[in-house]
Amino acid sequence: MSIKMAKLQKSIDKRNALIKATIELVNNNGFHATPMSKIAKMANVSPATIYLYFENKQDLVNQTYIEVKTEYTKYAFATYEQSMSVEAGFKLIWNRIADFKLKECEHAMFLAQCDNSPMIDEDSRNEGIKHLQPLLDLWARGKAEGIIKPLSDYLLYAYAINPLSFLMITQKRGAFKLDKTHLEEAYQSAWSSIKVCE
Amino acid sequence: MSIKMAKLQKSIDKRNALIKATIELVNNNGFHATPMSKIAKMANVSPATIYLYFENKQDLVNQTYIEVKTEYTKYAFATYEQSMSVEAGFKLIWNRIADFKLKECEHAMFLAQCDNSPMIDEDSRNEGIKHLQPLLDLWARGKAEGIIKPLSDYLLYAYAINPLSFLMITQKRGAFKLDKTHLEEAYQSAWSSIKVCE
Amino acid sequence: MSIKMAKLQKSIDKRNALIKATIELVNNNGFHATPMSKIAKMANVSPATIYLYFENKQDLVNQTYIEVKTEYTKYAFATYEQSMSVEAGFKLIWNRIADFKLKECEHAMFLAQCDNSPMIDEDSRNEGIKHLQPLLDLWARGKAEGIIKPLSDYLLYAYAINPLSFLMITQKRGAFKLDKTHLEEAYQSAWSSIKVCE
Amino acid sequence: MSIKMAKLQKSIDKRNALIKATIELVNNNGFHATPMSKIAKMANVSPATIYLYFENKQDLVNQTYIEVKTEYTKYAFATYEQSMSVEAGFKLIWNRIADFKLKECEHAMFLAQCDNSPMIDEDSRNEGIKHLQPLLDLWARGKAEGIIKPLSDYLLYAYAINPLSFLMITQKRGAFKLDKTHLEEAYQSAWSSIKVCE
DNA sequence: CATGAATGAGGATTCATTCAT
DNA sequence: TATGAATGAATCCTCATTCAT
Repeated sequence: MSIKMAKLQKSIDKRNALIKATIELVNNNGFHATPMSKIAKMANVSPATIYLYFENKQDLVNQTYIEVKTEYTKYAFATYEQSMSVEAGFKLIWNRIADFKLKECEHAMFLAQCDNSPMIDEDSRNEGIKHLQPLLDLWARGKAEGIIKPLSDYLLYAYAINPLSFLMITQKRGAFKLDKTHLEEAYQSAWSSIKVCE
Repeated sequence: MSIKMAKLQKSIDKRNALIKATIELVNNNGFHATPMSKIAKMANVSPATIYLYFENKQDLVNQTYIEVKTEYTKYAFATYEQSMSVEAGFKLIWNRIADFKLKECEHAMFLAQCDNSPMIDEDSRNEGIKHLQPLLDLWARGKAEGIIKPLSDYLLYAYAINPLSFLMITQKRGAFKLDKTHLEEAYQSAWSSIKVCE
Repeated sequence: MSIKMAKLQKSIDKRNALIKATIELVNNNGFHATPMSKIAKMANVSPATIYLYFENKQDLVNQTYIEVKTEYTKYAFATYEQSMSVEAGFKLIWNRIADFKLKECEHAMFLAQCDNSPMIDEDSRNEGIKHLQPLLDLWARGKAEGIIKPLSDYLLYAYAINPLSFLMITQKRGAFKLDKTHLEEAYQSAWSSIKVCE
Repeated sequence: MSIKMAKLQKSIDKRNALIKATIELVNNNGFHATPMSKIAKMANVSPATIYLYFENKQDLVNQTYIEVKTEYTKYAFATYEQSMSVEAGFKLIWNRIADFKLKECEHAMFLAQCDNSPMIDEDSRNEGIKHLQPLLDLWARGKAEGIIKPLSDYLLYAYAINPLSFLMITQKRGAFKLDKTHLEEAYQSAWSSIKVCE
């Protein structure tokens, strides 16, 4: 029994190593400039082994994307509770997202690249979006309560959340450094852009 | 004399056709999934001809990027004048940018993909940024006048301008349709996020 | 265990087939007029397989050169022993070299072409020269004993050995046939040109 | 009339420039690694112009070969007269050839490369050999007079003349420097190898 | 499950040659 | 005669994928 478990763990380890390698290499070189052989080497497996875990290269990035996206949203909502007030809930989620984008920078970069290129299947992309539901629910509540502007969720996302991606990428490129003050300011801008002005 | 002119024009036409083909194909398939041969075919030239106008594939995208970025900023500031008030100026520029992203959707998509992937040389990227200066100057003025929040330009851009890219991409993906009302709302959000609240 | 050996042997066979094909094709067409695809075909492997054994085309010829040069010198000195007299030793080596150039004509032709064109890396060329040491040692002894003219080794080689290359090439071109008498005469000329006349 | 002459001269100049460029480039890179476009550039003409003077690339090297070979033999026999004694005649010719190989090193290198690779048409090669006749005649006389060994002309050439090519190439590679003493010694070796020993 | 050798299809790039002027 | 832009055919090399073990 525990032998089986150990084997299973080893399998999971390999799969994880492959996903990790994919993220790092695609981040640095882009999807098509990342050969399967390099991914294999970085994950310390044979190229052929990849095909035991994934159907093909496209499947590998698709699954990587979904995995990272899931991790991202899980992190975003981990401490959120529906009982919170709209503003408090938003602030919490926003900060978790900011936190993720800064701490798990590699993963966030990977998502940004996927979201802005034809690299990912539409199906996988849609799959990834689903997990944002709690935020949409919060916004729905906010609109109902007259606290949040009655805008399309896309607009709200564009102004409240997406700018963080831009800032993260810009920071990664070395153009500037996001410090605590910036983050506080960024939050104010985000909140300003979606809250109803009295 | 006019013969020389005709030749020159034909050269320019070819170069433009190549740039156009590059934009369209890279938009749909990504950089590395776009073979030179396809670009050539779409531009109605031989593959070898590309190399008369561009050093190599990298140079082709780099130049395409710079060209499109230049077109973008030119369009953005075409009707702007320094004599305008900060708010009027910003509104004008913002609307021109929105206009560009919606009308020249293909070009805007191309820029978005370039800006979010390691596809473009850093040099070309920096080259492309320069042209934004008038907007930065406007913001400087706004900050001095106490009209615009005293934030880093990166933050201002992230909240005032970048969301348009997200909206444009989302619309392109068919998820939703940006109508006039949305645009008006978007502008309000943008302005809210950077203006100083009284 | 024997499975591993069989695999290893198959690898060696393939490498050898590639080297053989390279020699034949380069002999007939020259380096740059010999496509990798033809080499692959003649060696009964896929073009891509070449790159499992050699870094690139240049590396393939370099290695082929060194291999053939090594074979050549090994053959030349195989039966030579330092205990021999200078004249006997020289005669022996000279005949072995002549033998090689006539029997392994293809290989000798390949060396000649490499030695007279900018086809081979300088490093590989130098690597190939090393193996001639025993002949140089013999000459040193001959000079010390006053049997061989006190000339630069390059001069000795030019007159004692190099003419064989010319004769081999000429014969290969069909201009004339090197028979036993010719060889005996050639040896006399070689010896005459380097021995000290009493 | 003089206009025609001037035009003709310009044509000849161009042809010569092309031949010169071919020699230099082929020497440094080999035949197939020398693009027509580079030859054109070095000769300061358009690529298309080459085809006004030569049928194609092969024709260009063939003609270059014949031209250089002719120059070589012309130089070799320029001061030779049939009235000379065999030994004096040989010494003269040998020295002229040595002279050529050292002074017109580039040209001699070119010939060596052509002579040792499948770069030149057989026809052109044969064409080039013809011009050696005076030397062959001299040797015939020498044999009749019992001064020169009764060997095949190929053997005589291999030992009396060809070593100079080897020495020239070796010097060009920087391995050693051929000085006056070496030349005197080389001549002695050459003469030793073909003269009848009393 | 795991491998690494093997490959065929394809891609970037070059180049001898031509053609309109 | 002279050109330079244009090209199609090759060439080197890479890479996703498979297969025998």
